[in-house]
Amino acid sequence: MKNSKYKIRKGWEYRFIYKNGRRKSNRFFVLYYIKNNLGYSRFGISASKKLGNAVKRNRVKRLIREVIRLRDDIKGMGMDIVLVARDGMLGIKFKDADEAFGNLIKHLGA
RNA sequence: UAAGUAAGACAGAUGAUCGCCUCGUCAGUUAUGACGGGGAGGAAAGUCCGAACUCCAGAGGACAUGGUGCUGGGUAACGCCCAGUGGGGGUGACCCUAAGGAAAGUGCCACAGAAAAUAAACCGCCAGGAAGAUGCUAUGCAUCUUCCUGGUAAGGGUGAAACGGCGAGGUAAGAGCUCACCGCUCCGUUGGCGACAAGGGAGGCACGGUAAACCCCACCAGGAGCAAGACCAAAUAGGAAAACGUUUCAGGGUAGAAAUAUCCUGAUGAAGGCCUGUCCGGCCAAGGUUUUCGGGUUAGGUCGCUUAAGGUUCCGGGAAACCGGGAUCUCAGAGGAAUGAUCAUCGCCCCUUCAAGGGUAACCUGAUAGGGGAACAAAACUCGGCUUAUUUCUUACUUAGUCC
RNA sequence: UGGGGCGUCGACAAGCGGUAAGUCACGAGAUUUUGGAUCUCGCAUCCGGAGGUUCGAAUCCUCCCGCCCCAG
Repeated sequence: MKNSKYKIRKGWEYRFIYKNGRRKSNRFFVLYYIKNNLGYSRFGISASKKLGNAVKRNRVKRLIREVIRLRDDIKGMGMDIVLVARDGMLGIKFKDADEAFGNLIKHLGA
């Protein structure tokens, strides 16, 4: 139960963020973000059917979760963030994903 | 050594650090924390079959629709499995097999071919007759050509397929016309639970193919599906169930003095709804009154939800699938969905390097070091199968080559 | 999760046991000074894939692959 409040779960929440949020991207993923008023950040991960079968999609989602887990700075920002995986994520290592995510969120605080 | 066939096993291991899901215990008003247990597969996949479970519908019958289709067994059940029979393939180990009925009926069989199914007769073959030509030993005979009548189905040619095959006899030419062998049909015998097999006798050729064409026969199927369904909660809204009662008209009967009440028949309402394919057959009744208090909806919650046709192991029965009994274990149950990340060591495979060994040589084996790689694939109610994807290995067997 | 449908040339498509229609596009030629328009000719041979039934399969059967739609 303790993690469920950090998750974005409902379809209309995703649609709201896609429509009203800002967007950044590189070849590994697309990042949508918008300020919320909760005092903590919430995350959603999307891996579409284009990426491959269930095993590949799960692998990608786990990598993204691990990347987020190890970055405490972003959790206190008070943002709703959706990460959409692109097919560049297939077959990469944790280090590359972490580096790419770091570059993407570098200037997010402002 | 190479190629192959059949069974079976595995799905890298261990440790450290940081995390995820869930259950139990304890602490806590909650949020949560601590400790302990558990946490994807052989296919979890495709969703192609079969069940369990749940709700709906059930008087009954007939038809339709769909499925299955050699025999015997196994199973909760199956289109699955085991064993066998027939047929087919392979040198072989072995594999494949939708394998009932074409003498119940209907349809189809393009092109080619004379003819594609009650047989028929194009080129032919043979006999008789007529006409003509030629020759000769000349009122005739022989040969050839054309026509007519008849007998044939051997041969030719077409086709995927041509009304038994092949050989001999027989004949004017031929023909199961006769005979042997094979095939076919019928009737006994023996073996087998049976599919069927073996062998015998008789008949005398009759019966083309196609049923994954319609169909016939035998057997099996009610429908939907865990988002099934059950309960709780709040808000909104005013509905739901039961009982009473129940359209109009015409004719007739009964009670009554009559008004009227009630019953029957027909039409109308009614070309309705329900009986979850259709029909027969059956059932129901709008509005209204009375009584009762529930019913529906929902990005809510709980249950269903994992102790089961269960796993492991031992014994017994059976040729096997499988069955019976004993012991023992509890082993994911979740929100759009939890198993990951980093590092180390060992093991496996590949490439490069090269100490050393073998060989006349090409080359082969390979300590060490470095680098790279490790398949297919994620539970969504649960089981039994099938199908498809896919890594590494073991055992047995077959064929071929070489050596002893 | 359950149910239903479709794959035929580059595009749209007909054919549903007997030689794979047609339109547009494309290529070649004719016509024209050139282009367009017009005319003639050509263009599937692996009918999504693999097996099977049949003498013969795009068509019938089985299993896969891809795409689309519907219910909640």
